[in-house]
Amino acid sequence: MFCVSLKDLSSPGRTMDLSGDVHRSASDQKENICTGRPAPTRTPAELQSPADMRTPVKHAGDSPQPEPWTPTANLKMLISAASPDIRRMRKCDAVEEEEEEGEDGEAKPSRKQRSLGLLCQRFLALYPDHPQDNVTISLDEVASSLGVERRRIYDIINVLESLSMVDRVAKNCYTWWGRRRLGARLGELQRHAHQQGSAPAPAATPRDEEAADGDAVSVTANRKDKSLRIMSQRFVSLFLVSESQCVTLETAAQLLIDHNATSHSKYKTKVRRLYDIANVLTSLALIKKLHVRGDRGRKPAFQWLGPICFSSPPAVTPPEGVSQPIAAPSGREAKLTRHASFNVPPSRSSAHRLVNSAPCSPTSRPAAVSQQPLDCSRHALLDLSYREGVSTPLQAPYSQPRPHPEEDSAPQRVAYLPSLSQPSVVLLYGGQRSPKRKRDGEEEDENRHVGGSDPSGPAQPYHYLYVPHNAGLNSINFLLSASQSAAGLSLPTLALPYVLLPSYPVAPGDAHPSPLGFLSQANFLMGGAGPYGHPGAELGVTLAPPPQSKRDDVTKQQPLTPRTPKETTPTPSGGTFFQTPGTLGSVVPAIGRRKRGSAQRRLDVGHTPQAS
DNA sequence: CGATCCCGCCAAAAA
DNA sequence: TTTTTGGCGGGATCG
Repeated sequence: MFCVSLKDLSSPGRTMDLSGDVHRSASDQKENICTGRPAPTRTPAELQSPADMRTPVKHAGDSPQPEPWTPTANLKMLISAASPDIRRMRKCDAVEEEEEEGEDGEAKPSRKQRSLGLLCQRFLALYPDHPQDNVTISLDEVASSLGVERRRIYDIINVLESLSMVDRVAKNCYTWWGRRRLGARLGELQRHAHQQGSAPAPAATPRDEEAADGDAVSVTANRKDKSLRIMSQRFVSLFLVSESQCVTLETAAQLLIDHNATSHSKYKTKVRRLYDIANVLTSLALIKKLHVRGDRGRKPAFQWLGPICFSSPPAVTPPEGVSQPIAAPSGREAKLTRHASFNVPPSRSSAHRLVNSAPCSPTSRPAAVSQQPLDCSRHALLDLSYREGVSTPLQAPYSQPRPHPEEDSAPQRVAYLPSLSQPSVVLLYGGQRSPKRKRDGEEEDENRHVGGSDPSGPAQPYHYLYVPHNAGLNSINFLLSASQSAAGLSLPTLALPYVLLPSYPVAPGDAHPSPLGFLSQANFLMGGAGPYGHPGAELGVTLAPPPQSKRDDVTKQQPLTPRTPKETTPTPSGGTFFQTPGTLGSVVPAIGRRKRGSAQRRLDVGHTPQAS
């Protein structure tokens, strides 16, 4: 509720460097690492806990590890400075700690203390942000040193991998890159995201995705992809291409959901994952949580705190090249490591987006929107962003100002239809600033303010979102391209084929997405116009809801029968990235694949809101 | 009570 | 087969 934390967050001056670092307060800045912890390449030695504990068992409490909670106190402190959450928790901790030991002897630390975010902080504290040497980390080691079960480490590692902060070298062994490559990675993600917008091609993303996505798509996602990793990439990409860099949880979940995701439980699952990812990203100070006001009250959202402008990132390091140092399992691979370049903060200003700032500017207006019946806020849509422009980014003193162009700072919105059962198209348009703050959510609890003015421009690019089937926006199926032409408004000249449905155009029965079919592959992207610029402005949205549709959300999605999502509907659609075993309906024997199935079923039933 | 999200079961993938 | 990875969702906590 309180966004307090957020504020806090900002307050402590975080600064970021280009590389995306956000430093924690000076105090702990990278020192954290050094301080207590051993330096980089640490080996299990330090922990030296019983060698054989291979799999860090799950101890309920903590006994097993040498340094479970208590010892970490200092660490906590360090960390706490760093993250808002932590800071927030700190208070609690104090209290709790005592309790823990005092009374129960070893009561569990309290949920907060065991949170993934805190765990991630602790994890990060073990390694330098900008390692000079190659640092290899072993999961066992880390797990034991942090006193958690390995499963948790995977959660963290996966998102770190998505950010190229770590690379998997071998079983149980990862190379720690810290933030060295973060800037480049973010740049890649951003570019990729933009590209996808322009081109439907699925693919090739920066390596991770390649592997995952590309294959997934083509191969049809056989193996379980690391959806967490991919989801994380995509989640981050959302921020990188969004104007305001503010994404609601709901939006993100919708966007990341896969095809049949219509089910409520599926949605819930995604949300859970999103929380996991968000916690890690928060620990990295790349995002912060906040709430935006929505129709239905406040909605949780995340604000990107990391850099968004990358000076020709690519240039710096070809991702690929660098990317896989892995080769040498033997342990060393020192080479690539250093590139100070990343460390340097890119001049934000310079970096600024090259993109067309000008054109983008939002002059246009929301007119388009008007036609739209629903307003975004209310029904299913989610805003992608609300933040304004930013002129003042956050109150926080960034040392580095956010790069955004003053002008383009408009917020964007994306509309999302929760569960469309039909194919739909959503039009995003750019609006003016004025509108921007509009309704719903405009403001977040804390930061909001309006930004500056935007002069700008005129036309906003339009973006379209295409939703193939019932699914929501799923994986990447939607695309948004923007044409710059937007000026006009209603129908932009899009280069790509699209269909614009004003309101409920699509007939329920019919259509399947044929027309747009080809688009389906496109990945989503939002953003920019033309050359990928940011569009600048805010986007409004228009959408065509499915006929009968529900009013909104997710909840409603599975109206009728409470069946287990999995079993149901296999919509054979094609490629989602996200397919996970579970997802692929067909592939997997749907039926109770796990025992849990039944349980799950129960749950669904139970949950199904209206179902009964 | 809804939002969060920890926990750990268990299956897929890798060794 | 065994071990490693990691989907997934029940259900406990938190606010």
